[in-house]
Amino acid sequence: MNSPLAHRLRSARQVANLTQQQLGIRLGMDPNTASARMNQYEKGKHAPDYQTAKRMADELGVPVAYLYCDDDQLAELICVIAKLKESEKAELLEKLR
Amino acid sequence: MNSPLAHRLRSARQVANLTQQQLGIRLGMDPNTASARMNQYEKGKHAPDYQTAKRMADELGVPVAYLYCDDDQLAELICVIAKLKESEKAELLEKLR
DNA sequence: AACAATACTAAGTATTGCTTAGTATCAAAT
DNA sequence: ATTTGATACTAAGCAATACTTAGTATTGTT
Repeated sequence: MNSPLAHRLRSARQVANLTQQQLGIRLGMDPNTASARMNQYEKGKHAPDYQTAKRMADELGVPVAYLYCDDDQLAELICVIAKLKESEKAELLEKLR
Repeated sequence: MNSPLAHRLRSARQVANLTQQQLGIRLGMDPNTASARMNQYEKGKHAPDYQTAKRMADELGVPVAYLYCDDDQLAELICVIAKLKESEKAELLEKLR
């Protein structure tokens, strides 16, 4: 089992309409290395540390847990639920248990 | 921002009523190093690679995304939702959008 | 075809995790 | 109160992995 981060990252970056380098720079990477690093993450060659993954998620408007979610259906739900208000999430949690 | 994995791991391990070493051994680690490694993960000293985190999650009965979730409310929802049937998840997703 | 922009990669260096070899802490038994 | 065993924890060196460098490959545009 290899990390779902690569595919989720690519998908979210494309939705945001950014190049690999652009995204890397926005995350605070050196412009000279941003392209190579981001590509290595997207191709699954290397894995970013958590702090970097969190910044990616914030920049791309998805919950960081989404990047690590191996189940497509749950991944979708994570994105949708994250957009709810706190009270709505509390309500949903109540209803589910 | 440091990784939520440490705290989520401890919490899930304690619910499962396992020692750090016991859990490490179940994940396939060398019994001589299982204790040290698991402790380093739980104290946030080091981060496991994804494959190890996935095995932890499977063994502890939580979705792997839960270990990386930085929002407590969303983390709870992830655990509860993961227990639903596929059809129920599909239904929930429909309703939310 | 030529060019620019974007994506991608090998290999060396820098950084981080894993192993080793312990110490610290806590609970139970004597 | 002390010993014992179980569990938790840690420093430091070694092994493995990520980051940087210096490019090549691909794609789209004129």
